[in-house]
Amino acid sequence: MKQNKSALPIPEPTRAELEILQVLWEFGPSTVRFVNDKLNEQRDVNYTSTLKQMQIMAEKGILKRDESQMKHIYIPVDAEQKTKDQLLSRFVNTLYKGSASSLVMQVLGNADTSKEDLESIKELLKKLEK
Amino acid sequence: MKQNKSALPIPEPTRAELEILQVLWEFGPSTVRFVNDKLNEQRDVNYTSTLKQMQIMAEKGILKRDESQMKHIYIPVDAEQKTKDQLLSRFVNTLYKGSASSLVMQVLGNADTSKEDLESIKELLKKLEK
DNA sequence: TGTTTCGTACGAAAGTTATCCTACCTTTGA
DNA sequence: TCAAAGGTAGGATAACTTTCGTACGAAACA
Repeated sequence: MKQNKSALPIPEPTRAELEILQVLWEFGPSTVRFVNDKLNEQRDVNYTSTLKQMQIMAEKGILKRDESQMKHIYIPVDAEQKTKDQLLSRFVNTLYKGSASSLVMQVLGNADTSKEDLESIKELLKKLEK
Repeated sequence: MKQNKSALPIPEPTRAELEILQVLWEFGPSTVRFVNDKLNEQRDVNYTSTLKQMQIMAEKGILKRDESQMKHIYIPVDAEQKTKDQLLSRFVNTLYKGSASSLVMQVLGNADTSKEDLESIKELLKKLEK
């Protein structure tokens, strides 16, 4: 069953875009200056690079912005949860053939998963039982 | 705490590379022809494109190849599980601040997660209780 | 008021990814 | 045996991503 034989679906935030979204999700609508400062807590990046990225994201429709002030305020168009849902779906489809249980199974067996996390997950499932 | 201030870590299979790995994981060591045929069951892709990709992957050390025959046989260097572990870790770190339980929580609440999957996960956790 | 600081806009450039054309070699079989 | 089929190698290219230099306007303030 051949479908979508033309091109790969690529409606996905790039790596740099995701970094910016993280900041906006955590701290809410922000200026470029603020976002850039946050990014620079983790890696070197020029102010104008961040500016350009956020401008492009606005063009793409990933961000909207309030230009009423000189310092523009950028806001994610889609909610954090919605974007993460999309990314998660893609991830599960790509790596686990769409089987969420396969993914969870791997999480449980993953060495990087802490005991605290495992406990949390068990708690979570117990509650789900109800 | 600033660390790795220079560049982004990018030791990650690209989208096209992942497609190829999927085939090799599922069917074992294969020729370019075989992989390309499989890819073409889902989308149009030229033989030489697949060839080039796999050559690059071999250069990068993602694949190794057996050149003893004219039709080279390509084999993933890392096991499927290892690669998926790395991708999963990155995914969790990037989107869920490293909290695996957050990820699982979202999986459970995700609309795309089927009831069958939810049942499987519950079963899984029951077994883990033991 | 003029200079410094801080902001946006624009464009160039470099790096990466993905694709495919062309050349050329080996095998196959009519 | 020689033409066709099928293989690899390498380079060109286009699109995308990421980064940053330069220009210039607004605001702050000495």
